[in-house]
Amino acid sequence: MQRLSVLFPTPLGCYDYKSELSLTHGQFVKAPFGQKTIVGVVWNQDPNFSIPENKIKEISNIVDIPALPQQTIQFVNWVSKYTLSPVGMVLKMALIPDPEKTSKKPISFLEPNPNPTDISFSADQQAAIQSLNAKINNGFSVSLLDGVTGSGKTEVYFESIAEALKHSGQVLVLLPEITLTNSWLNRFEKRFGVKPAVWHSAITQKQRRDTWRAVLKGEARVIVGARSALFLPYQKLNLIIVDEEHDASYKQEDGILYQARDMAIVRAKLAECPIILASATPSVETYCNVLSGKYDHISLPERFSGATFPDIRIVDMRQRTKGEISFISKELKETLSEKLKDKEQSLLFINRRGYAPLVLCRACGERLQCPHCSAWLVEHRQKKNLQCHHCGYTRKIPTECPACHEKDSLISCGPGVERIFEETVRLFPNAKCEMVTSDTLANPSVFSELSQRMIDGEIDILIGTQILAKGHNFPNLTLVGVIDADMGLAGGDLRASERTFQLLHQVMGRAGRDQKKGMAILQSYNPENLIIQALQANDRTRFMNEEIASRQLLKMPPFGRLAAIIVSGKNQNLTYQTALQLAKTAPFLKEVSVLGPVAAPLAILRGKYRFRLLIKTPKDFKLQNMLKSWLEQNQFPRSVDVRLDIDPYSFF
DNA sequence: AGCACGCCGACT
DNA sequence: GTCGGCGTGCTC
Repeated sequence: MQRLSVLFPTPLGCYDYKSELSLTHGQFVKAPFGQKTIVGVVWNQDPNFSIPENKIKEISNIVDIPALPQQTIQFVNWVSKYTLSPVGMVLKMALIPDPEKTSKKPISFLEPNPNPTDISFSADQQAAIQSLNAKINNGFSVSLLDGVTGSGKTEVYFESIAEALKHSGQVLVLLPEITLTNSWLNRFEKRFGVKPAVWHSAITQKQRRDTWRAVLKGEARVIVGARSALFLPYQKLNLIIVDEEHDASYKQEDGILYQARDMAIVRAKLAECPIILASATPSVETYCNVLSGKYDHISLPERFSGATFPDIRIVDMRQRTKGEISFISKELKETLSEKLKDKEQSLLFINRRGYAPLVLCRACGERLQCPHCSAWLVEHRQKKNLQCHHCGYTRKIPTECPACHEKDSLISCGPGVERIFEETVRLFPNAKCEMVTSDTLANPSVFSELSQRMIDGEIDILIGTQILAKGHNFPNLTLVGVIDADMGLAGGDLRASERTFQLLHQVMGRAGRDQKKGMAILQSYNPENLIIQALQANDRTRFMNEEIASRQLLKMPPFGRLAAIIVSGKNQNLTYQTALQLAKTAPFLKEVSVLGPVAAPLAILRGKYRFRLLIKTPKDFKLQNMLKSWLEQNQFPRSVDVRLDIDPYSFF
């Protein structure tokens, strides 16, 4: 009877079992665990002989599916070590529930055809294709495919996919917003003749099962998905593409906290295959790696169709005459009228869902707050309710103030997309206006339907949130109006400038495709701001250089390392005491600074009190080792949750 | 995590 | 009287 380690998809480590079967690492097995028999994976770890023989149970049986590939095992171990999260929970991300169950009629994944039909490329595109294709089947490499909206990045990396498909192995494409993938999928099908395998949170159970198994068997050749697709059990990865690599949604913010773009690079290294990061506005981290020569830089400088970046006008909202209460400035209103007259389309962008971000009582000053979070309730007039955007709490809009019971005293403060829509309709009663937010887009088909109506000219003014920043291109859209260009800067966190620059750049890029010159109008209360200035000058390098200089000065990432410890629990005092105890036992090292604990900006979330510590170290510091030994010194009450966020992106 | 056991509060 | 809340212990 051999003894071996089995890992289960639980927060626990490996457990030892005995078996007469000859088993290899990665094999799926069923084993008795507690009251039940569950599926686990034979792990590449030595058994622990200090566990007495009489406690060791026997493996029930082998699960008849291909073993988890060695690279997946290595990847799971690596992510666990890096994020300091239990290896079993990382394994859970690589599995599906009941992996042994089969579908009655599984989906078959057809081979994409790499041979081109009739595609023509610009000289820039051809050069990019050539340098990227040289990397296929040539070991690990990282390339930044850098090109503005409309420069034809997708077509370029499609050729890399085609080249990779000529060899054996699989291709993974990560996309940030999967609800907007419809047009991407159509383009893929047009180029390769078949649909790729798709992986994201909204697919059905059956799709999930069939796709997972097809990946494990190596039958699915091209997989496109959200960040979770990174953990699929690939047999052999030949190429990874991370589209919109700068996008903040690559950072997972619940469960296991990880940055999928960074982990994708690790995954490529394990697979010894190339990885392509594509963006029009690369992240500071990626850009620094390009400057230092770690990553290759492949540029697509021109807009493919010859169109240029829109002209930009800034409206200084401080200069407005007193009594002007409209959210749409005179300048923006006039330009919208011109566009309507010229039969061209416009887009108004405001990155805020709902009607108003805050409701207050004019009689007593009461502000309506979420009962579970320290956040204001957002008024949603369309749905006739108030919502907490952090925990999902909703209530009807009250007719009287809940504090002083004054009737009809509640007033809506500040603009949300619904309010801008309302104002637009009032200003232009004869225009065809339409609103798009994540609330109105229940499924992807609604978006493609809307895109079609936009292309058919059935909409004059489109009003929407972030959801409009990416996705389909509208040839007759020549004006983009940004209602509040400063909004993203409010939090003032590490990446606020970067995010705002990227978002505004992306949304302004919607204006002026094809031959028509586009225009963007930015309404700002802070027009001297570097971001606004750099956007107006269409000078990305200037923004990047200043942002890099400031990060360098403050030794912030990528010139230093950050980690956050978030301590949360229902008992405020116990939670705070735990955070305090943590701070007291912090290692006393002069190169490490430990800040906090402080109440998190979102001090109560889902009924739990939250405190934060921030740890800052030099770039080359062994952050994980230090954190691990620090936390191991402490014992925490079970009702208090202590979690680590390595390389944090959000600071609430 | 997930599950069982065990101990106190408020209702069919 | 029981249903069920969550604190605690345990899983090779």
